[in-house]
Amino acid sequence: MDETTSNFIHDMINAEISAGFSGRIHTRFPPEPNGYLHIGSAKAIWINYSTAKKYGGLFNLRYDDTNPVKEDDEYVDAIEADLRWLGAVPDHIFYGSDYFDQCYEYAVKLIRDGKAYVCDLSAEDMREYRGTLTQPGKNSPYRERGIQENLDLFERMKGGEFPDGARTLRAKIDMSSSNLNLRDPAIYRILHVSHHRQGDKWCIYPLYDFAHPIQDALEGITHSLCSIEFENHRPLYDWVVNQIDFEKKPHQTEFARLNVTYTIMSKRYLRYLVESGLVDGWDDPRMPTLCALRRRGFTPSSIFEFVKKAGVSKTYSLVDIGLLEFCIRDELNKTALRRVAVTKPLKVVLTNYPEGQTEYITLPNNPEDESAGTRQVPFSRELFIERADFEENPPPKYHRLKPDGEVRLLGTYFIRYERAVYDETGELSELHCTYDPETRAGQSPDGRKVKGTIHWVEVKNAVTAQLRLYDRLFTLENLNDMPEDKNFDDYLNPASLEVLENCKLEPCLKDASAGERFQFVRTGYFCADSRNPGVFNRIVPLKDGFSKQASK
RNA sequence: UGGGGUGUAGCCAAGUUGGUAAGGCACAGGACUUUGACUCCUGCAUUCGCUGGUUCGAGUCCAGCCAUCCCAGCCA
Repeated sequence: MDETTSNFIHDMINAEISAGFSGRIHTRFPPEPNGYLHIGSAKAIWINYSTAKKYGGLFNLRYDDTNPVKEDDEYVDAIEADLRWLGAVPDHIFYGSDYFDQCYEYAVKLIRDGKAYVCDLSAEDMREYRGTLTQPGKNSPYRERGIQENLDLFERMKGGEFPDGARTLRAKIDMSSSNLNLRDPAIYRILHVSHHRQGDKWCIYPLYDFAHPIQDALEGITHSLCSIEFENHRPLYDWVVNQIDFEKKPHQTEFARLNVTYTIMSKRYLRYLVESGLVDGWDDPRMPTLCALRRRGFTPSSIFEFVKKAGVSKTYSLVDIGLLEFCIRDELNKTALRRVAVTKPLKVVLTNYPEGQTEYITLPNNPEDESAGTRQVPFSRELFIERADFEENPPPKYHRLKPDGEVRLLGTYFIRYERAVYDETGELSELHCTYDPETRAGQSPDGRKVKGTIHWVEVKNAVTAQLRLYDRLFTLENLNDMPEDKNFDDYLNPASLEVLENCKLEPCLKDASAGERFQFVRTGYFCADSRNPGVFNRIVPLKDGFSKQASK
């Protein structure tokens, strides 16, 4: 992975270094284990990981698991697996919940310092006391409770004496602040719920705004890089860091999150897709999750390349999914082995080719890369070609097979149209052609040229497989455009998956192992599915030059 | 309507102390081609949300305005 790129965060760090900062840069990726990582997560991972590496620093994975009602071990395992797959291997793995003891101690310190108090207001009352965007809040009647009473109450909260929601611990800041996050935010709440790691040890849990800066400070994080919706929380982050007075104070910097056209990025909706059965699971290749992209055949490097090219800034942006497609094509064009797959077969009989004879044609595995070598593919009297490569009434500039036309079979002979054969229903059933034995090398000794080259698979040895053509998972241009009262289902494109049965593949594909990627010549990039033998997922189609040329 | 962000081409995005608009994607021409792919050339903002101001000179400084995003969870 290359860490040579630069952005405003690096500029900031460079400035800090010239101003005298000499410590080790330390970043972290802090997902809440409440869902699977997606392409948007990859941006946060990339920024935190590459920044640490660029400066020779450290990168932590920290599960931000302070809310036991939403979190689960299933997600913990998946997150780590995805991170490792991406290659952003963390230097340390921590759990926010492992700091619950310290959080508690710091909360007690805050109480002793008169900076926090136990509040008996209900959730509804607290909301009312908070005021609105334009009106200041008013102080809680419990705000001036004595320190001893607060200490006693907080300990009894911890001891399980009170039911959920009965009391909270609040930071004593400023109920009239124009930043609502500073209007005496709750920092601890009562929750009699067992935690995925802590079990029933706790019945009070710290809230994000209190726990996060503590976690960062305890781990020695220097740069807490997060997405921009936390910008309003930074004053509170700093407040906590300063009140506790950590020796080394971490600093938060925000960047814009990644949005991609046609792509759902909300965990809430992704979970809905899984739970409603609209997709097969978190790794359904139509999903924008990392495990789905992996199953579909995307590479980690293409995903990071995409994130890099999309850039890092604070501007709201909606990046074209075409950029991701470009990144994976660009990489696979250099690395993927070329193979032949006929998606909609049409049988061709070479009437002048000896019956029972088979010869072997040598094809390059990758014309872009000689070191990829060659392979032998069988050739005989009956072949499959792409149905779309024959046109009885060809449009202008049609280069493929047409009545009385001649084309080259990829890597070998020229063949000439002789006649079309129809079945009893009038459907085209096969083509009879003749081949020119002099053109085995794909060139004619008499110098005659052929405009089209089409791909083919020999009938006898062809492997039958299923090709799955995934399209983008559609919503409107942006899910944010969806009105509140609209049904989410209406925004999904039901045609987002096309399954092609009975595709004919060249023989060596019989042994394709799960996860192997190929370029099916003139068709697209495909990946052997990790769950179903004989199924290939289309990662991305090749660019279509036909329509472009035809329209000229 | 309070506060905090952000506004440079269709989509992203560089633009250090003011000196005369990088790059990528997309798109459009052309060359090449035993994948109509790839590759290779070429083109693509007299203009930086708008309006004024300062200046010999402003995307960069100043003022005002407009647009848009975030915040009223005991979620993260």
